[in-house]
Amino acid sequence: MPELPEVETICRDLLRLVRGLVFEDVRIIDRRVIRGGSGAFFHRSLVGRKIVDVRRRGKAVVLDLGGLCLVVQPMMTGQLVARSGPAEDVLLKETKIVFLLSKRRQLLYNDQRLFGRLQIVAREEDLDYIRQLGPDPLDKNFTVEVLAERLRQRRPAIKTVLMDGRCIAGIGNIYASEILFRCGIDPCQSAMRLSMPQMMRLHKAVLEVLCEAVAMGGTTVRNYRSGDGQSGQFQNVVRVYGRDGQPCQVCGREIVRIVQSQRSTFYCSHCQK
DNA sequence: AGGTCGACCTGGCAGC
DNA sequence: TGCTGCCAGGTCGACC
Repeated sequence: MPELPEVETICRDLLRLVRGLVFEDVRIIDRRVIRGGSGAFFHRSLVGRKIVDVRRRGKAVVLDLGGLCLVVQPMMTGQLVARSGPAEDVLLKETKIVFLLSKRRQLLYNDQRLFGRLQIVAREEDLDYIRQLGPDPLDKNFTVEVLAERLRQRRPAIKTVLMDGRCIAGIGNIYASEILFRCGIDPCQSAMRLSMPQMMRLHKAVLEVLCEAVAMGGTTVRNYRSGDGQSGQFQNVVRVYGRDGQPCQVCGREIVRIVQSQRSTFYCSHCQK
């Protein structure tokens, strides 16, 4: 599910909706989404704690509780949705955890496929996933030189490398295809063989695509919801993702789907070389 | 060490 | 209608 723009949208919503609130109770409906400790430990760690900050690390949401962090990785189908009103109204089949907050608010963790994970850690860097993350594309230090340095040693296809969070944080399957279409680069080209002009176009496309997607509240393919329960809008402007068989908006030739590293890639073989 | 592949899960949809 | 197989936004551990 959520890639960088979706998780960024969730974090901005949660910052607005739940910062400063206190966990009053936690109802664990399916404990399989909890990692790194028992349900009792999870419950005990949270109750009484205040949410002092919400931030994104790669594709993870970090709820900073002051000396403790609740790290949520929604993976493919996880949702973190804040709401207010009676808690009994809202239980969906996919609701796995209900966080009861002060001021009669709740935070729901919904997850159809149970791929997502929630973990309590002292510091977010305690998680391997976060410690190993590459530079974040929305960080001001993410320059074309940084990108070139990250890609220079990587032999696999650029599409595969873009999706590796240890190389660059936050880019997943939808945006990898969209970014490569935007800068006209063949997804099968080896990352280490990109020319400097290609590298500059790629850097520009990464920023453009991700910023546009954030501005549109992310992409909803089927499950994604923002922190206030809304769908994203970027799916209405994708140019290649999921459009195999349709004409390329630039040259009119057919968009094709191929499989790289067991994931679908969509591209225009005429525009991307 | 870097790279590839299945496993983790549920549900929607196309095709028969 | 109902079955089967394929597909889905991510990550990780086991292997080569």
